[in-house]
Amino acid sequence: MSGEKNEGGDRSLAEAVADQLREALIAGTFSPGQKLSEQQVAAEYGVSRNTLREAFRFLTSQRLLTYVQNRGVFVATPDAEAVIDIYRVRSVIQRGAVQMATRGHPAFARMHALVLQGREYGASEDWRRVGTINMEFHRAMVSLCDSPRLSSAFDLVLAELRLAFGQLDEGAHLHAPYVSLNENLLTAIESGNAMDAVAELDAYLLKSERGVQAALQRKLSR
Amino acid sequence: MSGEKNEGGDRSLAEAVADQLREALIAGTFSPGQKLSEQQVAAEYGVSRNTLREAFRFLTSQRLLTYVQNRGVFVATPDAEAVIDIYRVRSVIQRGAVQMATRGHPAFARMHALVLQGREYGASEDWRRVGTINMEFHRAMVSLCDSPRLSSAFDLVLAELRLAFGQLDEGAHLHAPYVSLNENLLTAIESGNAMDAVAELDAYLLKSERGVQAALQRKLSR
DNA sequence: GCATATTTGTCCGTATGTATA
DNA sequence: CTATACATACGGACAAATATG
Repeated sequence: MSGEKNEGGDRSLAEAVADQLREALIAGTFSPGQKLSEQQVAAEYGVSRNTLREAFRFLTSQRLLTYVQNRGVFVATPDAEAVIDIYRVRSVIQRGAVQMATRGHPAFARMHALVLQGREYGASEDWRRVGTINMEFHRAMVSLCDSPRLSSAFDLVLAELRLAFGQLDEGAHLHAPYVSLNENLLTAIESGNAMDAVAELDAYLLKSERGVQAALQRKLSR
Repeated sequence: MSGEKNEGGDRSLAEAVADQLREALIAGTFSPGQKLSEQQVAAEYGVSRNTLREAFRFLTSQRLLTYVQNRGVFVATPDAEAVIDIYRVRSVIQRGAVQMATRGHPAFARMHALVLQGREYGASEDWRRVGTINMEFHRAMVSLCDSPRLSSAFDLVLAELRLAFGQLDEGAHLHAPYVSLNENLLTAIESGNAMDAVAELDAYLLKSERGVQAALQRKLSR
């Protein structure tokens, strides 16, 4: 008995559709730059164009879709410049997180659990889940700030980054080598030595960004 | 021929309405927590309910309006907790900005010009303009990062803060004492000594936040 | 607690302008 | 250049939820 409409629960239909569309976008269901026809997508999700347009507005403000006047919406295609900018934001926000970290914060427990899970999934070579765990680890790190606004800003760039991953063929196993880096990062933060933690963070981000940029180049030159 | 509709230019009508509404919200036209009726506001702006709802979605995602299921939208009322969070975000982002600042960046010229303008308006006791200049100064500071995403994240919390200002009776002259602080901050950043600059930034933010919180308390206890 | 009026949530039909084949 | 397709925006309609007396 799969509910066809409003499976989201008590959210508005527009938000539910936006959530479903976001998942589809991140999963790489659509090709980058693809045009999303209002009529077609509305029919596909069984909602009216008005409702769909509300959902489109939502996703556009999150940079997952791009609006072109009188032409409609298109799947965003993060390019090299976008990736640079995303990692610039990550650097600023996550540096703030490691410096603001307080001993005994509940987020540490979650980060430890995620490191363990990441190792497990890594052992079974389930790279998709490893990627998800990796994202969650860094979200937990930002939650050290106890700042809803900082967390949602971080979620924004992370969603955009996941969109980029979804558009890369082998996006999932890009996360593979970073499981142990996260572990080092976690111990550095918990040690309380801010300098070490920032250095470890910079190393992670630099390596991660290089991996993404390289994959992006491989895709473009093909 | 003066275009009667879409005076905003080439943006969509929903975005134009959202911009107008944002200005009205920031100017304190509505009372905090006030309910915005779809019918009423749509009639007031001469747009259909569907178009207005798109604009509402936009402003809701910017935290200027609050959505309540089946009850409609209300003017957001930033409370003490929100102000704390906003300044936490400012601290993280602006620390990033002063540390990322590179010598000779064009933003410095703009910041100098804004300091001068601020002094002028301060001399003529035009506190409203002083407030605007102050905001622009800090936006220019963040633009030192050359990061569109960081700038738009900053714009978001700044808009929310301006909404809070608009809801305070004497919001405008809250900015008065900070003209000279901005000047000190600017010279500290340009000196290249990151430690000094961060210290100066912290001093500014602490003082500014205290001013806002105090005004907020005065308003609540009245 | 109930009946009624209001408002939101959603959809449809349609007219107009814009871009593209 | 014309024609087609589509986005834009409007107004009306109705069910469901909420507020009001």
